[in-house]
Amino acid sequence: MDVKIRRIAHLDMDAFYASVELLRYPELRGLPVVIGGSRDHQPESLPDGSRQFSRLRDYAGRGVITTSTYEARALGIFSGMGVMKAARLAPDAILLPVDFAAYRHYSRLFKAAVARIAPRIEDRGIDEIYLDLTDLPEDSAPLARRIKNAVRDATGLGCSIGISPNKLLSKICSDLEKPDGLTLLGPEDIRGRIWPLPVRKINGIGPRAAEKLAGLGITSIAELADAEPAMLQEHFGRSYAAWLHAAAHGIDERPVITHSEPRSISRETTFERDLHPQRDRDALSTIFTGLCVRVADDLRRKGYRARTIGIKLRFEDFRTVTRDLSLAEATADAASIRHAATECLRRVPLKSKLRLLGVRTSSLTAYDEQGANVLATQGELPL
DNA sequence: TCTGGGGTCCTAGGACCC
DNA sequence: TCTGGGGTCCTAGGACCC
Repeated sequence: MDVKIRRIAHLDMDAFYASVELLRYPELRGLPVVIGGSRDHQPESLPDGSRQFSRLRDYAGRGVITTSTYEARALGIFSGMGVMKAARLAPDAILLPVDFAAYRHYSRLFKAAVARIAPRIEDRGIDEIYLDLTDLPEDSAPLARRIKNAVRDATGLGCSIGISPNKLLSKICSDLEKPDGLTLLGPEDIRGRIWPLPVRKINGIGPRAAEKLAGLGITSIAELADAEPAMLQEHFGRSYAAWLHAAAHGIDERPVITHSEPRSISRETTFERDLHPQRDRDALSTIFTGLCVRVADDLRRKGYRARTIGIKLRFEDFRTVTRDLSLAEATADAASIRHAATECLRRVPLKSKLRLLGVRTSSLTAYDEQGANVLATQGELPL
């Protein structure tokens, strides 16, 4: 059978949150700037019209870096790093709070701009997308340049694009020439451009798998491609081992998914200080109710009801437990959610202080405004 | 001075049904 | 009384991603 070689793009916005902040505060361009933290550290407007920004060294408390400018990354600061640790590396870096409303606004703008050129889009979160370009007539390089120009015209922001026969390779190569990158990659380039990279560059190999592979003497994708399938199977199980082998050889048949329904909707919060289950009972109860109300609002706003309600607790030692409970009927009512979540809470022995509390809903069903069942999102779909 | 918040998918055991 | 296998649902935990 004749199989058409696909043409898949991965588009990733360059330092997205930080770049949106630089649109708002152009005077910070060229400086190390980090976005993150949990407390308020809004820039202050001074009488002379200039702005006073917080520095990393002024920060005290919990929270992690969400994004940083390339200047901050050069100082060793990366996403996920604790703000306090980052402050030791770069005390003078500018610290800004996250502003999701602004990022969502620019996210919609860039996706709409891309969709006018390449409508087959898979949403991968706020700052990246996959595109299926297979059926477009234009050559890849001019097409990609046109998409990048459209994104810049619509938002003032830069992005990087990788184009290859599948999602796996495109995701890897969109990162190769960041920022403002454009990388085309064919099967003949796998050996030269993909194999020298560390295994961690493969989307789906995280810190745990990378560590385990390193223990087996495998650090590069070339070494993974060379590894005996039987040996991989012994250490990683049949299905993950098969996937590792295929990924290392650049094989990936996953389609670009242009529509999907959410599987779960949740809210969680980490406290500013650890809370004691008994002594801080009132504070915990207020937070708990607040989470249930927010989840219920989210469900209604997005048009879903949930049949499974769950909780998530994180203790001071970072141990995490979850409990959930399936109801007879789906609900989007805050009181019903709180009732079910309380039942879940009863099943957890509370012996140490808590640092996080979360409420999660799943087994979602779509509803329209009248409350009529539109389409069950789990179980059999009408075909 | 560790470690956010929102998700997805997978595994695995037990219940329960046929 | 003992012996099945298959399928689905429920629950808990964990890896991973943005």
